[in-house]
Amino acid sequence: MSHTLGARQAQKLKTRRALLDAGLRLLEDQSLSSLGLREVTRVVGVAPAAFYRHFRDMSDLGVALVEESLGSLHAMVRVILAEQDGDEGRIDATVEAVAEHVRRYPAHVRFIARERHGGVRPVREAIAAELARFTDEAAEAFAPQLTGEGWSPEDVRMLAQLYVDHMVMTAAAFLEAQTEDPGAGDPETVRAGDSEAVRRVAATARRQLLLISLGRHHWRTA
Amino acid sequence: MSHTLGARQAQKLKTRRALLDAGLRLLEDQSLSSLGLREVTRVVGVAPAAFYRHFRDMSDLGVALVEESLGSLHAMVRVILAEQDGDEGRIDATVEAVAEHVRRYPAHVRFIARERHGGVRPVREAIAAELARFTDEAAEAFAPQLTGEGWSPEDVRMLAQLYVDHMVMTAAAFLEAQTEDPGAGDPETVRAGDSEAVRRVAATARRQLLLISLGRHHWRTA
DNA sequence: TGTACATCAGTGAACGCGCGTTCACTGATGTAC
DNA sequence: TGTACATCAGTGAACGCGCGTTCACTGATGTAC
Repeated sequence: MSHTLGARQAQKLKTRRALLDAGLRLLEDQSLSSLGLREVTRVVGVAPAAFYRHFRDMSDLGVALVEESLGSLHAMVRVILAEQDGDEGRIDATVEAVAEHVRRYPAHVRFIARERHGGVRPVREAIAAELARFTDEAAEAFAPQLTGEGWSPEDVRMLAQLYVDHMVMTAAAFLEAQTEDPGAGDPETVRAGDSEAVRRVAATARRQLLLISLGRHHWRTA
Repeated sequence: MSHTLGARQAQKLKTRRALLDAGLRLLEDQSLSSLGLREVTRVVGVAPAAFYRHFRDMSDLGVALVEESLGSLHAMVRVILAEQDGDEGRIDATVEAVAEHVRRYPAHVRFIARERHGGVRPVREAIAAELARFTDEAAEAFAPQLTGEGWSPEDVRMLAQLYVDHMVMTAAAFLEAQTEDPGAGDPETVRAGDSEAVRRVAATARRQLLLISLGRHHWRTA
């Protein structure tokens, strides 16, 4: 039974999870470079020194959070890329998927937006590397069709990057809209009634994607 | 001679400048929420308590930096909007203006990118308000032509926002490319020889703008 | 199954340190006459 | 121009506090036989 974790290792993982969760929660109101080790352990209810059994320092914890946060986003991106509808349907599905993701993992999204250009280099680099992988994946997904239409690999990548950047931008905008909103309704479930601000962000994102889509269709044929 | 500053007020302004400059410099390697008051006064060479003669706290200094940083960007945006070339020329000029701005004020650009989603609310809000003004200005500049082509005001604004967001994104990308670059040549002057990374960012930004421009032309007529 | 020893996640006390803020002060600059 | 008083940018000492890190430790879990 090598797959059954011993009680010791299971407990260790539980504490690690608690540290990550506490960190993520505390990072909603501050940035990583000002988050204290004692602050995190205090929330979890362990001694400060226990922290070192799991992470070398806060930036190490930050990198672990990047993997978590972008892991969930990555799953979403793959779903979007698999969509095969026409332009309009694909765009609506994309925007709704982003909105849903922000509703479900607001802390993850905030963390990424905040630390993408934040003050902790290893974390910045981890985010950049992961986003570059997103771009690669998007480019790969577009390549078959676009190459057939005469696109160069560089142009395919440039388009993929525009989409990825736009997605991150849109996620940040959703988060802001959702946060400034009083926020009736429980946050765990899909909300039938988004706030006015959220709906405005969605509408803008959709039209921007539509415009980009138009540009894409006329790229080589124009 | 009411316009001549007294020696006292002149000295005060000089110290204030020194505090802002020291803050901006220190913020290249960390974010505002972890920047210490004593750190800043130490660099300037004044007693910690002197800080309070100029700012209530660090977030107050941060807001002052936002005004400075986006003030210089604002000037650049106005120049770009005044450009009247055709699509290609306008795009080249825009990208070059952004590149030049990043070369000249790298610390300003880094500060804005970092604190736009950073951990200090008043600073985030100041940045958001100023970027919204950029968008308004861009929308106003586009309105005459686009309205004539049948664009709704909402769509004009959606396009303006796409441009502003793209500009901020491009500036951050230039900064990153410029920073990872060894950086031969003095940073104060226009550099004839940008690094490979910088040239790649410029090329991508130009093609993205061209694609957006194509989408714009086919928005209503398609 | 039972026993003896090894492992190691978490403890709790201690450390030196730099932090933000306060306060009464100093002395150059400014103002009124 | 000279004098007497007011202003106020910057000082320097003091404070209490929470920080990150270290260390020898404890005791439950794991392992070997």
